[in-house]
Order: sequence, then C-alpha cells, then structure tokens
Amino acid sequence: MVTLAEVAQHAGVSASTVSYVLSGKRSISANTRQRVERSIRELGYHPNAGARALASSKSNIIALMVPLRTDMYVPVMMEIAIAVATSARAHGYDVLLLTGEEGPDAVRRVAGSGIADGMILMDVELDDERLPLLRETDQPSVLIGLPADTSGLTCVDLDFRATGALCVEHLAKQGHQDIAVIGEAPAVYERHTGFAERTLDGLRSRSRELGVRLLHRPCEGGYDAMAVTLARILDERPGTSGLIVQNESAVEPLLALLRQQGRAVPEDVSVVAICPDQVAMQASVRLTSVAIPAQEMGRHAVDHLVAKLDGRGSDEVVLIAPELTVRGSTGPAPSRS
Amino acid sequence: MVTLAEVAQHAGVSASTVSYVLSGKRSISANTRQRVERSIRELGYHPNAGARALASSKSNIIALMVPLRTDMYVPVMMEIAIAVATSARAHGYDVLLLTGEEGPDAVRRVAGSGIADGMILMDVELDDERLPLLRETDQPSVLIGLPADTSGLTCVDLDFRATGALCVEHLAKQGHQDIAVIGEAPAVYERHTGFAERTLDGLRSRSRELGVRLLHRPCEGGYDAMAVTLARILDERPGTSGLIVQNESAVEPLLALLRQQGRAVPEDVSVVAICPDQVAMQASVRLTSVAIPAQEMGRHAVDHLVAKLDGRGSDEVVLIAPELTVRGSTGPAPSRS
DNA sequence: AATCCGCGTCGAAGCGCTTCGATAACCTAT
DNA sequence: ATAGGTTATCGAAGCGCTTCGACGCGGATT
Repeated sequence: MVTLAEVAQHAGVSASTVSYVLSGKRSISANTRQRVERSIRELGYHPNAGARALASSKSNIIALMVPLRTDMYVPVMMEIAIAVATSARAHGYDVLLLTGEEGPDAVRRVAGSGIADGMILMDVELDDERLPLLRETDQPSVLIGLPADTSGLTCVDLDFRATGALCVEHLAKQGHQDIAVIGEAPAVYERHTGFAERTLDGLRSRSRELGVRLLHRPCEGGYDAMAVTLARILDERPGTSGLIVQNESAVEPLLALLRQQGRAVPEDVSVVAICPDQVAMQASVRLTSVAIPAQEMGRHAVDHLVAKLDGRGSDEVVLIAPELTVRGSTGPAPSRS
Repeated sequence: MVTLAEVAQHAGVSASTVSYVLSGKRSISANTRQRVERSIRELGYHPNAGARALASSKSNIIALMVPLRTDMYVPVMMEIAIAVATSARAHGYDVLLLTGEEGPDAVRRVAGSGIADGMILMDVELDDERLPLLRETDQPSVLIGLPADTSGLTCVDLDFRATGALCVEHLAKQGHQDIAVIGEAPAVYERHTGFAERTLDGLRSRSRELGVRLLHRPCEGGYDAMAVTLARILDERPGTSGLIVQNESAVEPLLALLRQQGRAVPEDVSVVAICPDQVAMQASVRLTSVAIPAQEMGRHAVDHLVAKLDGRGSDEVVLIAPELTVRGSTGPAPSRS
C-alpha cells in the first residue's frame, strides 16, 4: 500500500507538502503541485482512511440508520438510501448503513467511536427513542421524518399535513362528499409514525373545513386485507366516491378489487394515491397522486448534514411542499341517485 | 471523547492492558479484567474507529456495492442489503454502502484507502468490469451473482439454471406443452446479467429435454408493456397454457390482464413466478413460485467474506438450490380442443 | 539599506490505538 | 535451591496522516 511518505519521496518534497497539496489548506507553487500530483498518479496513491480519520478527527463518513420494519414500504426507503449515498459521495462522504436492529445503541456507538461524522435517521417516530441520545451526544444529525418535538433538531420531510389536505381538496373540488382513506398498516399508527399521523391530521382538518365526510381505515398490504377493508368501507359508507390510498402495497389490490366489483375508475370512484411517482404511473390505472419525493428528501438530508459538518447550517425543519399530479384516476363525483 | 489512556488511568493499569482486555489477545487476570471493564462502563468508553483501523490495519467495515440500475427489482436488492448489514453486525462489521455511480473506481478507492476490509458486489454482470480490478487489487470479496469467469472468485447466488429447469418441469409435469417466459426488461439481457441468462439457459435446456415448446419474451415492467408482451405471446402461440414470469413489476399487470381477458388462473393458464415469497403471496392470486432467497444470499455472502477475512474460507461458488412452492396459480393444462 | 510581509516549504509533534519484547512474580520440576 | 516455564503486566514503538510553528526567500515599503 502506497503511503504519503512514499509519494513525498518520489516527488522530492516533504510529507507535509503532499498533505497540503491534497487538502489545499496552504498555498503550494504550481510547479510543486504538479510534481506531487504526478507522483500520486504514478504510484496510484490513496490516502489511508484510518490514518486520516485519526489525525483529523474526521472520518468523511455519514451514518444512515434505516430501520428494519417490514410493514414499511421498502422501495421508498431504498430510493432514499440510494439518494443519500449518491449525494454523500458528491460531497466526498461515504455512507455507513446501519439497520434498526442495533436499536438506539447504534447512536451511542457511532458518536462514541467517531466512525461517522454525522448521521441521518430514517423512519423517525413521533416519540423516537433515538432522539434523547442524539441530543445528549450532540451528534450532528438530520432526521428524515418529523418527531413530535423538533427543538434542536434538523428534519427533512414531505409536508404530509399539506399532502393530506391537498388530497381532500382535490376530491372535494370535484364534488366528492364521502371520502375514505385507506391507510398504512395498523402497526404504523400504533407506533405513532409521524408521517402517518400528520397525513391523517391534514386529511381530517381539511375535510372538516370543506365539509366533506371522511372515513379512515388502516390496512395491511396485500389483496386479502384490502378486500376486507374495502368491503367494510363500502358497507359503512355506501356513498363513498373518493378514495385516498396511503399504502403502496394496497394500491394494486385496490384497483383490482374495484375492477372486479364493476366500479369504474374514475367514473364511479375516484382514487388518489400518496406514493412514489413510479408506482402511480406503473399501476394498472394511471393514478392521480401526490408523489413522495424520495430522491429529494435524501438529497436535502445530506445537504443539510454536510452544511452542519462544515459549520454552516442550523437546526431547522424543512418541509417539502407536496405536489398533486392529476392522472386518470380522478374525476367528478357521480351524481347522487 | 473518552480514550483508552483515560480508561487505563481510571482503572490503574497501563494502556496496553486495557487493549488486551478488549481484544482478549493476551491473558488478563480476572481481577484486572473486571476493574477495566468497570472503568469502561463508567466512563462510557468506545474505541476510536480511526485509531483502531490505523494501528491494526483492519477497519471492521465491509463495503457493499449496490448498483443503481432502475430496471432491476429494487426490493430484492434492499432485502439483500439489509440482510448483509444485519449479518455483518453480528460478526462485528459495519457496512459501507456504495452505489454504482462511482463505477469500477470505487473498487480501487476501497482497496487503496483501506476504508473497508473486504467487499460484497451485487448485481454482477457476466462480464463485469469491476472484476479485473478486484483480481488485480486482490481485495477480499464476495459476489452476489455469477460472472462468466468465476476463477479465483467467491460467488453466492440462487441456482438460476436449476430455477429455470424447475419451473419448466413443474409445468410440463402438469401437461403444459406450450410455455411462455415473461422475462426481465430487454436491457437486463443486453447487459448480459448473469442470473437472467442462466435462468433462460435452464428454461431452454430443460424444455428441450422434456419436449415442450418455449417462448421467451423480455418485458419492461408495468401495465402497458405487459399488455403488449402478452398480446404478442398469445398471437404467436395461441395454445400457450403455461406462463413463467421473471420480472416482479410484470406480475400484477399480468394477472390483471389475464382476468380482464377472461382467462382463469389456473384453469385456463398456469402461472409460475420467480420472485420473493412476499410478492408471490401478496399478489391478487397466490402464485406458485420459486423464491428468491434474498436474506439467505445476503447472509451467505457475509459469512463467506468474514471467513476469508479470518483467513479461513476459500474461493468457491455457492449456488443455493431453488425451491418451488406450489400455490394456487398452477394446475393441469386444459385439454386441447 | 533596513524592515516588513507573504509565500512556499519543511520538520516535528501528536491523533488513539495495537503489538512486540521485556520484566517481574509465581509455580513446578529437578 | 536453581533452572525453566507460565502468567500478568508494562513501556515503547509505530501505524499514516494532519497541522502547527518555524524558516528562508524575494518583493514591496519606508
């Protein structure tokens, strides 16, 4: 393995000079710089990560905590993770993947061992048990998701409250009076996951304002669960003409069931989904949807974390404004017979 | 940040003693060990990762290269990644997430900087451009997937050839004579992705052996592409009674289309899927399927890599035997009219 | 001509850990 | 009693890098 010292010798300069060429923290004559750079190239030198971390107390690594929950929609997580990794590289950081398995202790380990310079937490719960540790160790961090108490924290998330409101508005505007929400799995609500509750909040308050009736039913993913949920909804509120789905694994089953029951979309029932664009576009019906901007969230999170690590940036809550894209699944409410 | 030296002082021993308590590489009296352990606990000591890496030339990090391809089925990747991260932790390793973005250079960077002790490569192509570098730097590594030339490499994968054969066998045994394969996106084949080609190989050779007719059509995911592909298949081979799908994002569209066209599953058409169990079970029809054992693959990969890093283990190709689970989507071929 | 300044470079210290050899204490076998 | 072997501990060197202070040099300022 090639070391700094070898590069220095090869270029006929001192080790510190090579270091300064690399970091740019002191001025170097063009001549020397070129010689050094040439030696680096010729020898195929790569700075040793451990030594660098030790000497500078900076690892150039960002830890990403991805929980292991199986009831969460995985592709979104993955997309965020990939976006985080990619953006991080663009800033010169690598990403350490931590699963939820280790629990809150992971926070302590990362903070204590200096293995990462900062961390990004995904799937934050309203009262997340990792947060006290985060504050205590005051580890530079960014949350993807919104806890109940955001004081002293930087958070990035889709504005799910506005998202809920937007969905209701869209349907209400088309004359729908009875709207049902097909939500995430019950466990998600029991866990008080922020985004689910905030969406619900937005849905409810906006429908109250607009005077439409709203029914909310959690739903496990899959065909069977969806069948039960849909039957129950239509039983309780036969006049339901607008559906809002916030559960990726319920989307396709829902559409299949509606078809099967002879309910046309959007003529008989309008459907709005809260899901990644790809899902909305690849579904058997082009779905009117509010996109979950996974990439954007990942990028924002990294940008903010890097800013913090550079001493810029401050605690703040970044809510990304939702955008509703009208596709083929929504239309005017059928006239009441 | 608490250091080894502080722990040593607190416990009234030398730094090296603390180190030996931690590593267990020399015997320590029970008394001393307890004092040290107590100090570690009381001070909340965590060894500094950088220093440790520098001194020992081991980072306790495994790099995981996940390519960024959007035409690959993401959940499987994610599941593998999570399994890798979890198994790695169980062995005391952390996982560094590298996206394909950086390309083959990532291999050089990882090898050169010593940031990771070894690496796991996912989505390996038959003639993967990362492999020469891997051999050149002789970085301890494990591939998930099988390249054309496996000499000197350790690979873990589902036995896709056997998988293909198994699917054909199952259908042939039920009397199906005309079988069509709905494959991955064309780009996947153009890229010569190992698993796709090997599956095809297994499908073809087994159907030749069993004397059944086989049609293979790549298919982009989604509803529209599936519609086109299905129409073409039924046009070319109207007698097709068995379908094998190897493309997660085509599964649900396929089932919807069949329903729509009044073709009952499994009475008129039998469908076998090659996909994760979860997909097969959550589909609108319980699918007879060969599972893609993502977890197992991730675990195997880590186990083999760790074995290599410990000086145990050798180069070998581990092919996981496929298992076909019969669910509701396959049955006897309809009698020819 | 003396002084100051900034630029470019070097040497050395030190980051926190692992690990090797040395040493002291004790035990066992002669 | 002495050599030889364990066992438990310590001190010091060194891993490869960053960074601080110092130094020499040429040009601008007085």
